[in-house]
Amino acid sequence: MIRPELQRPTGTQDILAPQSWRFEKFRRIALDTAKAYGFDLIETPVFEQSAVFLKVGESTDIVQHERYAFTDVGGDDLTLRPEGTAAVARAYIQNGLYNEPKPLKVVYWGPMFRRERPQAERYRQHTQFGAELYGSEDPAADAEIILLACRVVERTGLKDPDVRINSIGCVDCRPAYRQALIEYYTERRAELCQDCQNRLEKNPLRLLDCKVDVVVRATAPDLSTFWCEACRTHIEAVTAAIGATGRAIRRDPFLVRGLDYYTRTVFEVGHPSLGPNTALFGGGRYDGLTGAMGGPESPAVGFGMGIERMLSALGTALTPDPQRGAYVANLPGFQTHAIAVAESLRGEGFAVDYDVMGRSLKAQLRDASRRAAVVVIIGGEEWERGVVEIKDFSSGEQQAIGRHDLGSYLRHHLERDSDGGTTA
RNA sequence: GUGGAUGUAGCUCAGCUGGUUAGAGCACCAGGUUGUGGCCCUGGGGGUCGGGGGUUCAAGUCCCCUCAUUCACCCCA
Repeated sequence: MIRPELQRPTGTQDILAPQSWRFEKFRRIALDTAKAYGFDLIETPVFEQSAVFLKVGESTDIVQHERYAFTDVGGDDLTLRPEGTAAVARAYIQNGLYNEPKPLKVVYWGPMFRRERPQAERYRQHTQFGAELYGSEDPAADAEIILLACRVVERTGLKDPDVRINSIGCVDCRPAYRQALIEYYTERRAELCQDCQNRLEKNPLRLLDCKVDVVVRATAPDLSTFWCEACRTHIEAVTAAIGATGRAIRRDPFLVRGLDYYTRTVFEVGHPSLGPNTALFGGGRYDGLTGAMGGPESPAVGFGMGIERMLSALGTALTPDPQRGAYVANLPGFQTHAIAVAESLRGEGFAVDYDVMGRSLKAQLRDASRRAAVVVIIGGEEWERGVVEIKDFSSGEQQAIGRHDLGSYLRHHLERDSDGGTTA
């Protein structure tokens, strides 16, 4: 392979067709679904003042160690956003969205940046679709968020998502659990892997995440025995609401999440095709975030969904059919006429292509057979008579028709297609 | 940040124990009719064998370094 001097940065990708169209198709489904669920679209900058993310992630790796941070020429300390929630929370506060009728329901779509070592289904720039619901403490809000995500998963065609949920408690009950966990693990410190020994110091809840010390973990204190009454009824109500829609959801007692602004509900969704540690989407409740960021206290829930992973789990689903329109070929000297005809047909909404290489008719036809369903040949004495030859590649049949009848011919022989190269 | 694997044409790969001008398939371009595609035939373009250094009479083939990719851990979507 040629090694150009200029290569894309590590962990990034060039998304070429047809994958690029799959992204677009997914985006359309996601946003249409969100709209039908009463969510509005919000777009925030891809970079923020670094403080926006630093404030919310004291023990969060993606904030602490994986930031793409830079100082611009004016001396501002900025960070490429590693996740959507903090950025949306900032926008929520700054735009006074807490004064809007409650609840506030928004979705976002865009690239996220984390300087990790790339591996399967993990990139330094990836795309996330996410939703946030502000203003409600009710379990129905948690359910609404999870249901939206599930619906998008279903509508894009993904089968058998593994939906797991847990509650990490609240300020009232979590401290006691945390203490119990520390005591339990401290007694068994010698049995722990190096990572867990570090976790014990930094973020004890994550001890539950470990895949190595499963033996120690098996007899660790269970979160559910520490839930306060409010937390217990909350997660039970969320679970019941999801279950009532006929969707499978199971409690995962070891599920905790990396972003440390979560309270109560946390959830994560995986898929058999991706391996146990690769989440398709995940999220939870974060009632304290806006307050911690200096805004009014607003309960909130949200999720973030990794599009690359979704598309990967989807296999070949969402792959658009190749564009099958018309190709306008020209005989020598008739290129100008061909362009005019092509543009006219395009104006009627047909997918139309033509030669821009000045090629022979033979070469044009070869190209046309790859790109189009039918070819229209412009030129010769037919053109003088107001007639064009039109050939259908699938049947090989060719006929002469009046050039003003082209539109009606194509209407009967082509699917009209103006949605950017995709056909459902 | 840690560990493993891999790097030969656009793509998928061959190149035996180091030995003349580095190959195949696919893809691309052209020709095989003066105005007609798909199949077939012929021809063509395209590689400083990731880069640098070393060993050797001789290296794509051996050694070292480096870069990149990839997989796992960490962490996460």
